[in-house]
Amino acid sequence: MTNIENLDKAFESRVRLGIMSVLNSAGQADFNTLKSMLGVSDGNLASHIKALEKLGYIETIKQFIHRKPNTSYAVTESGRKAFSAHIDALCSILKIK
Amino acid sequence: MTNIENLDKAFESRVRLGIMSVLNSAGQADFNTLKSMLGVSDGNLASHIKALEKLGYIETIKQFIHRKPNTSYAVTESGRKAFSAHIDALCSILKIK
DNA sequence: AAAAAGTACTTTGCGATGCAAAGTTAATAC
DNA sequence: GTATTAACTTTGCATCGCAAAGTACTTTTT
Repeated sequence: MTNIENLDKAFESRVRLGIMSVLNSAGQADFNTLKSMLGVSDGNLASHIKALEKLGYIETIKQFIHRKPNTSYAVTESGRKAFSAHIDALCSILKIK
Repeated sequence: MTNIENLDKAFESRVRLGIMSVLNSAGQADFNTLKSMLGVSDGNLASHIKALEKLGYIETIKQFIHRKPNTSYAVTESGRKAFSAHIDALCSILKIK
């Protein structure tokens, strides 16, 4: 089947797909790690993070490490499900796996 | 690796991804088949086709069938390569296959 | 012959998106 | 108190996606 409707609009952006992929496999990652892994500007990253957070797909973990502020992000349960469903849809469309 | 740069911008749109997927597995498909398989309006489909054609990823085959005009599309060699590279990039990012 | 319908577009208009660049806030270091 | 770092937010602009309407050509119907 070619059901492109099952693709999640939230993951059509390469940056948001990348964020989810990193967080999903690493468990969590902080702002600067994401920034350098994805090669995007801080403003751009922040806006994509905000979009994913607004959808409830990721959550923010703020803390201080060595007296410096550190913001980490992790995928929520709902985010994990949505991401997994998106990958399933992709695989079905692209006939992989 | 999380190299989102290897993703092809042309295939970030669900419609263009769908077009490529259908053409890639069916060999070729005509306008109305694509339209109904993807569930998009004719204007929308035409514009996405135009974009893929402009990139040299698909080619147009115009003919008459039962005295009716029929336009079919097929993936070009360069389109096949680009699509395959995009899928590889996706698989690498999503860690599938 | 005129009207209607089908195919494949193109054009228009508009709201949403993506991104760079600049500005902001708050804590820390010197 | 000045500078630096972290993490954003805001601004501005160019691009995108899409619906809706318009177009051109042909065939079918009346």
